[in-house]
Amino acid sequence: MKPRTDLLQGTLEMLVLTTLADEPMHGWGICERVQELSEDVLKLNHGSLYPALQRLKRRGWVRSEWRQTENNRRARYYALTAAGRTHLGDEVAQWRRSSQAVERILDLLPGAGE
Amino acid sequence: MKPRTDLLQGTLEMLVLTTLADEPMHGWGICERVQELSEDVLKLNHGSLYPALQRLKRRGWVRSEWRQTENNRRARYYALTAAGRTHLGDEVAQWRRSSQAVERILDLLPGAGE
DNA sequence: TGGCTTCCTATCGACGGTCGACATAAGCCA
DNA sequence: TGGCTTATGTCGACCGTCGATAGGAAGCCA
Repeated sequence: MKPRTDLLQGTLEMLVLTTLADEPMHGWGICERVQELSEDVLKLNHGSLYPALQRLKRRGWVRSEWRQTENNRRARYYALTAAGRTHLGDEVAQWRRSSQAVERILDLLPGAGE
Repeated sequence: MKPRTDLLQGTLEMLVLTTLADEPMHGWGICERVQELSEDVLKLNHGSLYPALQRLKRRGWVRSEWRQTENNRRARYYALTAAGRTHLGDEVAQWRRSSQAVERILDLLPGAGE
């Protein structure tokens, strides 16, 4: 397996795909969900989210359709495709490997372990 | 505490500072060390490392001096400053918070937990 | 009716970190 | 002499993220 050289980028896309794994959501909802689930540690900017959504769609990992919100507003609902689900699995596995590697290095810090 | 919006970037700098926490090293050695400690999961490119080292130096987190290698070659040895050590502590704390938040979200994935 | 707030999508320019390729030099060894 | 390893560094291109900005539609209230 080749080492990843880009370190921990692309987390945003993984997070978006993850929140869509349960059920289709619209962009606004994705933002709220991530912030809420992370207990305000993480935050998605709209200016980052929508371009990301377009990338994911272009790559076929996500599909979208206009629907009506519970609040009777029109919104684009995004849903994970089969390919997207597979890709998400790969992303998560890679992220876990990388973050564990970082953790291993951090644990060597004086005053970290024991 | 404000949520971090830049997600998991800047890991490279944290990793560099971490490897310098033990003892001063030269750039080449830092690359090798990170790759080795991470068991080839992580890899630092020279083209990313040296600019990063210059940033760290400019910010006063690292100090450098020319020295002789074990192999009798000249190399720039980088050492963590006191400010750098403090900053590293902050970075690590923030990284742990963020990665744990990501992990919490990932754990909600169907087939992840239980 | 008018105006305000909330919900929701979207784009833009700027910024900055990373990448891969390239240049350079010095020591080692055959 | 030539080639390999160690070592530092630069460069242009790319791309994701950011913060600001725009705008539309529904709901609320006076």
